[in-house]
Parts: sequence; structure tokens; C-alpha cells
Amino acid sequence: MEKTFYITTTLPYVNAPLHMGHALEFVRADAIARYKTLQGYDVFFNTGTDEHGQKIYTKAVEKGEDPQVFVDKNFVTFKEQVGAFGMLENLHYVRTTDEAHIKAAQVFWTKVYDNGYIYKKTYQAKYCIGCEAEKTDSELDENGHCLLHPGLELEIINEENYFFKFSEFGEKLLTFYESKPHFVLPDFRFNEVKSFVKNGLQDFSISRMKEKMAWGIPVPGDDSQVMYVWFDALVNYISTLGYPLLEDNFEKYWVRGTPLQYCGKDNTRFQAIMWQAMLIAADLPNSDQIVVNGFITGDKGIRMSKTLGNVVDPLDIVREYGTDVLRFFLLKEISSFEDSPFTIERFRESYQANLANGLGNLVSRIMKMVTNYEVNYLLPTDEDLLEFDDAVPEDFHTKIDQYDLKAAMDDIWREVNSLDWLIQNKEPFKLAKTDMPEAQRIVGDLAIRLYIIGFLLQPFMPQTAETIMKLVKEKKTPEKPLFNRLA
RNA sequence: GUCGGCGUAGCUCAGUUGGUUAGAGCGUAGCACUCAUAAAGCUAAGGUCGGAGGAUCGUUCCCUCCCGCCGACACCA
Repeated sequence: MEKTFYITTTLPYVNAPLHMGHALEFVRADAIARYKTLQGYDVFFNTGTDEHGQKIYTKAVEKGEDPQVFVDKNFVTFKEQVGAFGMLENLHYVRTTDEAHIKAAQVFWTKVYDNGYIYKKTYQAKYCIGCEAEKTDSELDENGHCLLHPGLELEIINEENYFFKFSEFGEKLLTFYESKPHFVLPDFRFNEVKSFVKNGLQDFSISRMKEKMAWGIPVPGDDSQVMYVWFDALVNYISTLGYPLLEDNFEKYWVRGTPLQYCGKDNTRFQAIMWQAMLIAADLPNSDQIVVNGFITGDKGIRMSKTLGNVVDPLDIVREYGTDVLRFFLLKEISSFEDSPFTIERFRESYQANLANGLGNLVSRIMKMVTNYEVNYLLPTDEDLLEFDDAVPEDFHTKIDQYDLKAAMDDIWREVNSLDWLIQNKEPFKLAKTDMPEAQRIVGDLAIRLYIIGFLLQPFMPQTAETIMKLVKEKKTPEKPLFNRLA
């Protein structure tokens, strides 16, 4: 039976442009998807857009547009932006306003309802007259007043909502976590998850009154309510696989594969706790693993913000340096799990050292000798490279399997450095004048190792990898530098 | 406030089950080579390992306290 692999990003809200954090999530997930594809897995790679909820509704109204028209337009933009990150061709896009998704969310709801985990209860919302908005406890000061209007008493609004019996899932979740010691990566996030669950879970509301906010999926059997946005949105991870149909893709990728969910650290709770409880409530198998990214910050770990002027737009980077260079920096220089700074200075330094002076220059010098000395060599096949571990750096595969992509990239660059060192040390360019066969042997060896670098680079920098492999295969010197030096 | 983590060269970070001169990459300075994108190679400078106490023959690495930063503590998806 063929090996299958499922991976998904979280779904960004469709109303805002993608920032560097999104780029990180997409590029990392894509690198993993490509890696697994190369390993011979049948990969289902999912992303998409979250298109319901108050924020989007408000934005559409502001623009004087019908919400559906608004999200349709924004989805097109979203897809273009994601395309700029160099994603796999067969990436699946799910939209939470897709008919199939809406139906799936409703069937999911009904299943959970029938299993007795949804009930109706009065929900008490705190409403600030000053802000004209509902407030959560974290938005209040110690006196229970709105931070922006500390003088005003909050109004309590009673509203009938549907609730999810989250409180019944504490033990079940902890048992599940026990059975999967690496369910959440990195482990300090898993610890946070566990302690959250151990502190006790409370039921929470999963619907809103339609008359107040109509932009959501109708609750089955109750016209007065729509689903609260994230309850609907989380179902995308399986609606994209054809759920409620439990055969075909769902069986193939979710049940038989190992569903991996990639997310930013602000999403941990939804992915690792709520969604898992929802799956149990609907009698469905849990996810296999949740991998959590840190945030990208500005200089000195300060968060990026427009007012500070330290925002770097991933699309600007792509426009100026190309997709692979953006991918390079995100994969090589950004910590795999912790917060990491992205500054233009750091970016340019790394570009100059690792791409222009490093990899790009290495390709030039090796291929120049290959053509000048008319070197012949026999390249390993893909099968060889996949099967024989001695061709790749030690633990390279282990690092990727643990989603430490930065460590894998460091391995590749160690190889780049050692080839540079070898050239300097063995001096084939001198030997060519006295002992051509030996020079050819050395350069042939270098070319093969360069080819392997290209091979290893495929999941991370697909275009560059292809270029390098092609040059080595065809024994050609690049017509122009792979990466131009910066002034 | 409670729980957890972090604070190591200019920058980004490794590391030590406590033991002679604390590591890498980048950046900086010098030397030198020429196959290459004036790139690569070699060498060097640069650290009281956040601060103060304590336990120890001895600690950057253990304990206590302090300072600073960050995360979780639920309806922000």
C-alpha cells in the first residue's frame, strides 16, 4: 500500500494581506510537503482561507460590499500571494465559504450534537457602550472595566447560544496526549497545552445570534443562530478531504496517513486542544502531530509594527530577490521553533555570505573547471541518493523528521563550505597544469558532491536546486551568477 | 499574581551528566592564492558565560535571592 502524508497550514483570515509570519508558515509547510513527496509519499497539502466572522463582515460593510463578493475578491489576492512563496503545484485550497465546506461543518455539528456534546445555554457577554463592542475578560482591567473606558460600567447582555461540552474532554485529551509523547512540537508548547488542560476546561459558546451577526454558517435546525467562526473554520482540515464522506481521501490521508498541522504559536490552543476535543466528540481520529512556529520579530526581538517602521514585507523580498531567496532566509536563518528577528541588514548579510559568496560562487568555480578540463563523471540516480545514507549528512533526515528545518539547512551549508575548503586544499586548478587526470578526478568528485547539494536543496529552494542539478548534469558553466553580489 | 522558559563574543545562537587555554556562523582586521561573482583559504582581535550570595577541592553549568526579557493562564481563529 502506498505511503500517504497529510499536511496543512492554518487558514488566515481572508481580509488582511499576508505578512512574514504567514510566509514562514507556508514556506515551512511547503518544504516539508516537498520533502515527503521526494521520499515517495503521496502527499495531500492543504491551505486556504477563513472567510466567516465578525471581522470580515465588518470589513466588507466598511467597503460597502456584499460579504461574499468581498471574500471572493480577497481570495484571488490571497492565492496570488501564496503563489509568490513558491508552493507545490498540487496545493489544495479550501475556503470556508465553499459549499462543500459549509455542508461538512453542518454535518460535523449535527454529529457532535447527536453525540450529546452540544447544548443551549444563556451566554453572558460583557458589552462596552463606549466601544460599542463586546469585551472579553482579558480586555478588562482589575475592576472589570473596559481599558479604554474605565469610567463606564459594562452592560451584561444575555444571549442564548449553543455551547460545546468542552469540560467533558479533559481526561480524554490527557490520555490522548499520554499516548503521543511528541504530539505537539516543540515540547515546551506541549507542556503549555497539557497544563492548560490540567487546569480544567470550561464549556464555551460555539454559535452567535444571526440577527446580530449573520455572516456565518447556519446552525442545523436553528435558523436564529450561526456557528461561531472558528468552530466552522477548524472543520476545514477534514472538509478539504471530502468529509463527511469517510472513504476516499479522508480514509487515505486522515485515517491512514499522519495528519500534520503546522501553525504559529498563537494557534496552539485551537489546534492542539479544541480541535482535538471536537474530533473526539465527532468520533473521528485525532491529528497525528501539531508543529508550532515562533513569531518573526523585528530587530532585537521587538515585534514588527507599522508605527515602528520595522516591518519587512515578504512580497517585497520576493520582488527584489526572488522566491528562493525568501525561502532560503526563512528556512536557514529563522529559528525552527523560537521567535526570531527578520531585518533587512541580517537578510542582506546572509544573502551575501551564503548565497552570493557561498553557494552561487561554488557553483561557478566548480562548473568552470568541469568545462575547462572537460571532466567526466557518473552522477548517482535519485534512487541511489534516497537509499544510501552516506551520501547525505549524518542525521539530515532525522532533523527534517523532527521539523528542525534550520538544522537541516545548516548541514547543507556545511557541505558547501567543505567543498570550498577542498578546492583550496587540493588545488585542482594547479594540478591541471601538471597532472590533468588527477585534476579531473578531483573536480569530478566535487561535481558529484555539488549535485548532491542540489538534490538535498530541492525541498527548500526548488528552483535553485533544479538549476544546479541541471548544470552539473549538462556539464555547463552558469551563464550568469546564480546570486549576484550585493553592492 | 501562579506556572514555565530565557539572559554566553558587535549580531544570531551552540555548549558543559561541574574539572586544565568557553565554541560556531556572520561581521571586523591582516596575510596570501587565482578555478570562481575582488569570491574562496589561512591568521588574529573580541567574552568578569545578567548581578549578588551559597554549597563544592573546583562551576558558565547545582541551590537561593535580585534585575531584565518572553510565553501560558480560555471564548482574540
